[in-house]
Amino acid sequence: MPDILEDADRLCAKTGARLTPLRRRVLELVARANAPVKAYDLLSQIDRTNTSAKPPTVYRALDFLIDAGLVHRVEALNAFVACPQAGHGHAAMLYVCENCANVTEVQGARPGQDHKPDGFTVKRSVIEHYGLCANCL
Amino acid sequence: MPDILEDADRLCAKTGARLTPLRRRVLELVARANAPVKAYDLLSQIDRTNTSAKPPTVYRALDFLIDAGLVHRVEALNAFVACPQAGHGHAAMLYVCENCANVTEVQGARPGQDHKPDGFTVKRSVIEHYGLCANCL
DNA sequence: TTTTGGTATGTAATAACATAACATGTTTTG
DNA sequence: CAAAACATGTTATGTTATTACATACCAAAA
Repeated sequence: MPDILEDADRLCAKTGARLTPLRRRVLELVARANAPVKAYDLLSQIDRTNTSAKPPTVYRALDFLIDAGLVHRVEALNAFVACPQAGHGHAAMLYVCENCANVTEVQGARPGQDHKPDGFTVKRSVIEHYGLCANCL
Repeated sequence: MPDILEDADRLCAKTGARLTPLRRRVLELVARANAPVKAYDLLSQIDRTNTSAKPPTVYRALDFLIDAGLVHRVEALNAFVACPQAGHGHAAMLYVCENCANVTEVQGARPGQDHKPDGFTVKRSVIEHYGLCANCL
């Protein structure tokens, strides 16, 4: 059982990133959810053990985890999911079921091959690329 | 000069959608911006002529325009852009320049062909598909 | 070992984004 | 016209996210 938390520990040990108890706790909460989680839901869960948790607490932890490639932000939901394969780069396609909220992540967003999970029916897609246009390069 | 507002008039005439003065004004503001615009920026612009405008005013107009295929929501920016080719379906890929804020829209999000604008350098992509998974279908 | 600098967290306040719920007005249609 | 459907006005509040500054922690340099 390739535990997400163990993977995270290994990855951070390798890269020198500091997976502190707080950050580890947030990652644990996100990973356990196996559905997109809202920042304020995380906050209220942290709150049970750490009364000093405030919005910046959770947003900072999430920023760290996103930078570390351990968590993805789901833009159209304002929510967060754990990345199942930590450190496989930040590019991922997400397939979000609107009924059960399950998220399947497909790595290697090669534009040519749309590796849709078997049986998934897409109703709506959000595709946004950010970078520099020819003029600004 | 295929004006966006004229296109919108034609399209709405055809479909029976009611492009009221308020909605037309919002579309005009979005179209003029030629960059993603925030809802509250629109609100303050409307406010100059219509003192009764409130957040629901602008969000309702935007919802209408999005349903009509005249405007896209840019999820990662919480912002809105006018659709240059009104009525070409709701599926579009957006290429957003982080320097000049210019947005290029590519229609026909065929997964196989990534029709990137010439010279655009992608730094980050948001790819999210919403629908039903095999279990929930 | 004290200082220093970098990183992480605590804390208060508020900014920014969005919707609920209900009242009122305006078109369309039978 | 009357009724229904649609659009807008209005108040209030809910939700998401950041700014700004204070404090704590930890490791390396002096």
